[in-house]
Amino acid sequence: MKSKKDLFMVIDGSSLIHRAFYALPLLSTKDGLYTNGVFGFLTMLYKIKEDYPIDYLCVVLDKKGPTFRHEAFDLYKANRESSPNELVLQFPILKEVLSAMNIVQLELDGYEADDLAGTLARIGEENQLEVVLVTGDRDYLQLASKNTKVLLTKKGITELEEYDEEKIIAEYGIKPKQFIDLKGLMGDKSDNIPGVPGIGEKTGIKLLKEFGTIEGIYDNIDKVGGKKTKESLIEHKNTAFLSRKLGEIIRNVPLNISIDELKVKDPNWEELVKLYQALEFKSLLAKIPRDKIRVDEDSPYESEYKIVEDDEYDPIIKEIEREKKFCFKFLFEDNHYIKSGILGIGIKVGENTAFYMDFINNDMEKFAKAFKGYFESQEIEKYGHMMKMDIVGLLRLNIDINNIKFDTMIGQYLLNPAQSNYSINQLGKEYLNVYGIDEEELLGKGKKKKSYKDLSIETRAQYISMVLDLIPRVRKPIEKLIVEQDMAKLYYEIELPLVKVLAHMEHTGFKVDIDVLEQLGKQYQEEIDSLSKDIYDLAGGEFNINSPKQLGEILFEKLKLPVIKRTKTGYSTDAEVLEKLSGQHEIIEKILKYRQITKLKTTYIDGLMNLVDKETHKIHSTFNQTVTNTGRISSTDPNLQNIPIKTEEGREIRKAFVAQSEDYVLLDGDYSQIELRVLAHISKDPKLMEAFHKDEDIHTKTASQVFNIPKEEVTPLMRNRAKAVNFGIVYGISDYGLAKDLNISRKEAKEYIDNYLKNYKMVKKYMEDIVEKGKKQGHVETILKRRRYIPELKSKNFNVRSFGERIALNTPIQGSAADIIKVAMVKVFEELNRRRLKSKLILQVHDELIIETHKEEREEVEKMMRDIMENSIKLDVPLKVDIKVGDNWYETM
DNA sequence: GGGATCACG
DNA sequence: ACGTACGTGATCCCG
Repeated sequence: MKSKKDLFMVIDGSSLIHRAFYALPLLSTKDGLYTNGVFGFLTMLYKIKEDYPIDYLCVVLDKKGPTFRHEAFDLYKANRESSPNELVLQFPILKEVLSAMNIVQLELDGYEADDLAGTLARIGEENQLEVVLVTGDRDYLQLASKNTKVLLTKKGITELEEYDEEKIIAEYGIKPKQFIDLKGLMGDKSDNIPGVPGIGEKTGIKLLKEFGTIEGIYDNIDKVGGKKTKESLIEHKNTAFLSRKLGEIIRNVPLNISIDELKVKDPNWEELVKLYQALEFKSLLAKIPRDKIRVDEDSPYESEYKIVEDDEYDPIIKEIEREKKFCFKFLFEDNHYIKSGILGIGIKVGENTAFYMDFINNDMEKFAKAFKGYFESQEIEKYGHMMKMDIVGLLRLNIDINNIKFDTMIGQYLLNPAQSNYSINQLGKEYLNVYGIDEEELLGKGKKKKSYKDLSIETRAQYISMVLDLIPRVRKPIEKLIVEQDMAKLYYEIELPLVKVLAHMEHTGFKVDIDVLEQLGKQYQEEIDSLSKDIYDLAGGEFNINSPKQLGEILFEKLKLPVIKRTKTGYSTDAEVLEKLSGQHEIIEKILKYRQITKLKTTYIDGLMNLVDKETHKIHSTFNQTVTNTGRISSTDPNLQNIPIKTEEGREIRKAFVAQSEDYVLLDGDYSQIELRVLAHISKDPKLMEAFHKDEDIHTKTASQVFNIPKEEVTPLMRNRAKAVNFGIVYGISDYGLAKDLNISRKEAKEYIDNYLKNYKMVKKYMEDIVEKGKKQGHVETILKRRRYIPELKSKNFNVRSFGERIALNTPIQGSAADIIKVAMVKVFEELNRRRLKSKLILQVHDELIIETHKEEREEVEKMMRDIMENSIKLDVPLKVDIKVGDNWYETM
């Protein structure tokens, strides 16, 4: 005989993860996977394990879908907001972790977690166990008994309070079972259980102390004191009994489980370690016993591959001809795939063994010749991951790919544009729980980063075969989610075709006139030298003007200029501050000018020169399709989307961007006011729509509204201010921000905004509605249903929440504009191809497209360009495009 | 490697 | 009362 009973712990997983989710800030892994609920749950679990010697353990969970309570009362939980997506996404993770811990999880259709807990508690008692129920839900108190305690979360995630029968009686004056009756009387707002109106906790407890049960109350209804209470009880008798039924936890759920199955087992340490690593739970990893962490030494990913030598391509071609589809991946010497050496290529047909061809053992020309037809075929389907680089690789072999069926990276981007790591290995972890070879592990990072060139052919083949094996496997869940989230059209008709468009743009490049750059560079340098000298003279000594720290010391300590603003690290010396100081000292203007010119020299002259191809004089930017949260594309190495235009000195740089030869010119088409037009469309604001239908000057119109004067009387200053208001509206305006931008008082800024919203009433409504919608759904969407999740909207922190509200406003606008131009890009590209024109799309700058066009085609292409851009997506207002022509980018203005 | 600054839409 | 504009990328300094 044991002297002490064994302990049986039942944990309400659904309740605890909810509690943890709201108690902790929205943690996520570096890849954007939310983890705070799971982390909090585990923290609680470890705490409980420390405090209690657990012998039997089980986690119970809610099951989606209706329960008998919904059948009994169709308004049950009707007012309950569905859990935010950021939390819902964590349930599968929790389940995985529990599995790895070898903890039994129970869930059952038609029952809630507390019903399972109630039933388990009964079973535990019948088996002579001491039962402890862990939850954040006070309703569990009704389950307490001589042998069952309830462990309630108090506040935060580490404070728990134990309730046994005695403590409950002492605290509330009623027995646990009477909590069921109490619920019948007072109802439960959160579950939409009505109860008897007018009776709350106090009255309810008083009645139950006196009469014991609800039956007892009604048997003695005449003795009930308080006229109102009595009347309400009589009137709502049925409700009282119904509410009690709804509030009672079921204790005889048909569970097919014996207590022995719930004995605590050792975790699957290996799985658990992997999961903690993937979830970046460093503190939890530290809790795992040292001897259980086995560093899995180079366990290669298991997938079959064959290394092809001596141009033996027939077996591959046979498979391709049979299956009519394949997956492929290039390997380059380094990331600059537009120029760097091609090392090899892997091809995998269906589930067959992957082939790896290294161009040490094979001839690239022969390869290209053998496979060109299959890559270009419209019938044979191609799959890949990050296919833009592979498409560029093919273009370099003079192969123009067709029939691209799926790019898993692009798919994942649509599912979560906030993610930072889209590597195939990352997707393998997320969707398949497969931990393959990470590119970063393979090559290292930073300065010591190796090239694939430095790896053995065997290792290259191994890596490529893993990639090719993962692609079709992660494609399935990604595709399913895209379809479920109504993004199939966006994916297949816009994003996927765009991959090829961008690849061509990168491959084609933009011709640069090096002489212009060099000439400008000289000019800038002379100016920099002269400015430096002046600055040193005025400062009374040499220092590093580029160092904000040193500059701050000169300005605010040596020259004793007033400090306008501080940064985390010291004095702020940004342009805004300097402009406020200008006039107080000669040096200020010199510094502003110095800053401007050095920026131009270092970033645009030197930076650009480094990236110009020495032979072709072309510059090949990389266009990133999976970077922005809103759906825009971005440009790097170099960034061609921020070439100067606002100042004349900077604008000169555009003279260096030229058409490829004298037979060509640049066509530059840009959307006029695309974001405000999108706003008009989304908000359906009549005044805004009218302005665009009549093709009015939108800033002048806004000025006349904001300042309440006829349009003829709008001054340039007023128009300028109205322009800032229009920008502000699109960004999620605040009086503070507008005041700062216009250098006016906050009060005045507020008046502008109020006037604006008074006139554009539907815009105001849009602003309110979209925030509400974002909060409810957890995300907002663009015209083409592109999503952005906004967990910030639920933050308790004012700043974070306000930020969430602004992105809720801005994202549908900026993102829909991105949708529009992407559609135009795909159509322009396809139309140029269809008509077999020489002209090529070479650049996109958010609301602007540049086509390098052959002079003979200019008229045709210009017409086509306007037609496609203006009709890309039909809005309730017209889209307007301005097209300029020039021999260089400076002239197209 | 992060912060400050500044180029663009 | 809270402290702010939305979205990017490149360069420099400095710990």
